[in-house]
Amino acid sequence: MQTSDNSRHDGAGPDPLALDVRKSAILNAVVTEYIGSAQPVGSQHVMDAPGVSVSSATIRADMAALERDGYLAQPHTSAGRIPTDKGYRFFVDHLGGPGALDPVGRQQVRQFFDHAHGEIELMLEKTSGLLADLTDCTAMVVGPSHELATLRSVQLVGLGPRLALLVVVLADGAVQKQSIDLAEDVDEGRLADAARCLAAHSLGRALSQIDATLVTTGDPATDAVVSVGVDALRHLGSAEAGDQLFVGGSSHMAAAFDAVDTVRSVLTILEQQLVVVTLLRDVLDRGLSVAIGTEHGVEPLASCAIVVMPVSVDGEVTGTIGLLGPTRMNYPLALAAAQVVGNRLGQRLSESRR
Amino acid sequence: MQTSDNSRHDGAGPDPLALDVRKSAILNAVVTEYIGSAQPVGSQHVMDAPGVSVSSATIRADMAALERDGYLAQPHTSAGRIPTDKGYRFFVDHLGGPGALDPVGRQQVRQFFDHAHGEIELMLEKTSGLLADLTDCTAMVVGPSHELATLRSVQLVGLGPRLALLVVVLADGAVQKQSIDLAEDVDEGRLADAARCLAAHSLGRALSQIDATLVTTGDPATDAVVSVGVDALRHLGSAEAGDQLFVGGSSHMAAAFDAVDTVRSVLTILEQQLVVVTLLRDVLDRGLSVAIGTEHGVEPLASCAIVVMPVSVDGEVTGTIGLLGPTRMNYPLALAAAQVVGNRLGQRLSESRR
DNA sequence: GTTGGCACTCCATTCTACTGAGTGCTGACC
DNA sequence: GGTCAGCACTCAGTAGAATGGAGTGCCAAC
Repeated sequence: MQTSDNSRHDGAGPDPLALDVRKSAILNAVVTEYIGSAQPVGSQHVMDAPGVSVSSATIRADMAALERDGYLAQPHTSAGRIPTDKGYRFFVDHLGGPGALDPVGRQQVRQFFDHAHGEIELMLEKTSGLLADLTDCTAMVVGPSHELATLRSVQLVGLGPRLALLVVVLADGAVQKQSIDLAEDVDEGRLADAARCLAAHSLGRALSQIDATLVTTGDPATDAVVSVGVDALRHLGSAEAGDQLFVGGSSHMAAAFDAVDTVRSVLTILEQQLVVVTLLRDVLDRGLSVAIGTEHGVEPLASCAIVVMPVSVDGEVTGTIGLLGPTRMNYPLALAAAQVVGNRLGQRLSESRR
Repeated sequence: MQTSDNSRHDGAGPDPLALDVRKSAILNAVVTEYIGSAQPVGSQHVMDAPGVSVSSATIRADMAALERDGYLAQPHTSAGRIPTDKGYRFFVDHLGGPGALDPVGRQQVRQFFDHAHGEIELMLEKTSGLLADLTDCTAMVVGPSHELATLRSVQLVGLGPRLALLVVVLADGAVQKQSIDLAEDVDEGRLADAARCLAAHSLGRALSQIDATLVTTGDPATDAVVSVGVDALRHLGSAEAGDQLFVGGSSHMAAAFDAVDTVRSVLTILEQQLVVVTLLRDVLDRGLSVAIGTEHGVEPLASCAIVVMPVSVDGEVTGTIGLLGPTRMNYPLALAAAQVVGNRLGQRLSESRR
């Protein structure tokens, strides 16, 4: 855990390497408390926290300093403090500890993956449900792209006079299809010929490795079919066709906010698959595992935080899992859950690939 | 429109055939107004409504009667009236008129289906989005069951030493898969043999027509594979594997209620595919096209209404579309939208079947 | 049967006062 | 110089009282 490398992208405070130890403890206490209670935290409460053994007056002085430096904010005078995005960021980067699933959760994960079987889509969907249950967040699972999986079967099935279906089976068990419009009527025999030719051209290779070199069978009409077939294959290999998004536990967003407007705007975002997938990829590309508040660019999610975790299949990062919650989400838990589930999912997918 | 046959399942009022014409007009006005404003409607406002040309005092008397008969309710004395479930029911059955999409909406539908193409799942998903947009409700689309589509292709693809994938292509373009655990190692040749045998046994029939009769190839090891293959086919044909649910516009539920708890519980229901599918089927089976409030048995949805519409493919009812909104949803619009979209979707699917 | 008039109800809003959690400051202490 | 107790102050939240107004039910008259 502890993504100790990222952050430090804003040169705001005069402190490149953080807070003195007591201020850290106080910030830690405020964040932890606020995550639990969703109520502004006063100096009185912080006194009880471990690692802080000074009077409330001293704590107040430190909290004022933390506010000056942008780690804390006050909803109004005479209220307690709540963490700012910067405060959460520091918490995630330097405090908060590794975090771990409770035994029940760990048991749940183990059980899930022991019994997980069947089609990959179903498993990914259920994984999103599992993650959501574990963390009380909304979980997003982007299926591994199949660019690297090798082709195990290529088939052309005629559906209508000029309509055929290209059906591809990949080594990881994914089945993809693409309907093909044919320029002229093609009978079953010719389709079969074309399919055989396509198979010879592509079997054992990954979808992304299919090149556009001409393949000829000697028969021009069959060649035409093969040609559109190759195009279809390459289309399947392209990114746009691949990403499947599974969202689980969106109801948790309704529990996280009490402003119904916020809920609506967050749900609206979640309905836009492309936005979500892009968002996750973006955060990952920037080397972050957590994006808090406005750190990701999506305004409607300004009061949310995102935890992302890559899913590696055979050492290659292909899938992504993400957790979406309010900025006052339980980061250590979310990170732990995402990591555990991400790892196990990756293992699982690696196994079924070979 | 106008499902003038259902209802009359509770013998509450002494009126088997309803309200005198003015009371109907008043009820109509109250419902219409309340759907628009979400505010209790007073006698003063009803005066302006068409078909009602009496004084507010008379209207008050009628409204009192309507309340006595259970069509209206009063949040408190000295407030206006709001419709009860029974009031909505009467509105839907006898008032409200046919309802129609506005030109913009109709244009949207036309454009959608003119440009709809590609894989069926994608189309259904987008259809749910369309419906949600048109009606400001949450749309549910249950994909047509493939029980009736005939098999066009059956294939077995080896994925691992004892793992194979059964891939089935149906005449409607659906591709289904089912992983198969084999008792012992089976080489590609034997898989191909078994697949050929399965094909001979099942091609041209519908999934639901696959019977369990023994098929023999002469080779016991191959027969074993065929046997699990037949089981897998029959499993695909069974209801449990078939229903795909697409939910669109769940964010509209957050806009419909201002109690965040309600939103959460509704979303929780929507996450349970099985519950939703069962609910829709249930309402449809009871011959209703609208289920209001507690008419369906799902308590968390007591403040919601559901509009369902069957989707007929080649005259056979196979799919379902549903709209979920608050009980004060715009029924005429929802019914119109569901009918138009349902029809066009059915047509579309029928076309691509042959 | 319908209507205008009238007394009544009660939610919603506003205002006030009050409480209490929490702060910032200051002067004393170690 | 950092720490701490004490104190004055602030201000959201709550409760209670007053007000306004939308709406009702009833009744006598048409």
